[in-house]
Amino acid sequence: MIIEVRDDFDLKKIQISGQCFRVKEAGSGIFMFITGEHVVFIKELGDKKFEVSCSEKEWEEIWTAYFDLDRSYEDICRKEYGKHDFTDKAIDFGRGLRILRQDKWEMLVSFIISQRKSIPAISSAVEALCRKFGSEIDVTDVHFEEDGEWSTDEACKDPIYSFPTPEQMAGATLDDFKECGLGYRAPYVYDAIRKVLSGELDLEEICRLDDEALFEKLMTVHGVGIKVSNCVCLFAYSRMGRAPIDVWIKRAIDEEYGGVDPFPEYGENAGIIQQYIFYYEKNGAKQLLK
DNA sequence: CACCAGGTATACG
DNA sequence: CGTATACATGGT
Repeated sequence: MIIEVRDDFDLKKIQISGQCFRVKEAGSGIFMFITGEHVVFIKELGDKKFEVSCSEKEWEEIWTAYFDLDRSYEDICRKEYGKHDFTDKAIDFGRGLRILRQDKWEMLVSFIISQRKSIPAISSAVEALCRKFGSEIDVTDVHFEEDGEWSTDEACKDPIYSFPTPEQMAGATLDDFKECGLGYRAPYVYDAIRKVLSGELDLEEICRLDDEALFEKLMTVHGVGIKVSNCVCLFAYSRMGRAPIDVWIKRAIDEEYGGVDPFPEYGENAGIIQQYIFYYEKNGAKQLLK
């Protein structure tokens, strides 16, 4: 199916934005996304047009929300433009980024794992969990309309696994988690599993909490601190006012904003602005000098 | 082969 | 309450 996306939408930038750890480029300009038991391949056709491998129904029910397509990032950038020179540069550089609305459990576990790990290391740990505990996703129905020069078969030669549910991870041993490279974070993940399975933490129910209460509730999990909780708020619960501050953002604040946290000024869009700044710090001009 | 990675819990003062 | 420190592994 061919779709048109009027708003900013750059799949490559989203892939390397550090908010998602399982997105793959399957051939040039073709990206694979996974959420729950769903997989989609998206081919960039240019001129704001994309070919997607799913049905119109699935696109509307699953992927529109996933890609946050009902929000205008163009409008938000225009609104926030002009407050800080460095932010403006970051917006220019990162145009096309979006904040994905990803699976809550997957984000919680992924960002628990993320602490003191490089992004490639996070990706391989998450992938290892999926291989070991996830279920294989049936991709026989996944295809593009014209099966011409490129077929999804070649990207699907390796089986694709869903991110494991708490139930699927419940039986894991410490050795299992070690094999997945979780290291000292394994007990943290156990605590998250225990709290969710016992009902002490209901990841769907807490949607109704306001930002601050949600943030606090997520921090009751062992291994979830301020930064990880904010990442889950932003990347799973679409709380765009939350701006996670990690080493990259801290460096930007120190070097580019005179040590003054600029995010309060961006209010309900702070998290979105944070994403442009993170992306610019990590992939922008500074990095090219190295 | 060192070095560091989208931090946090814990132990101090 | 604010600050120093240990922490398991993998990627570069």
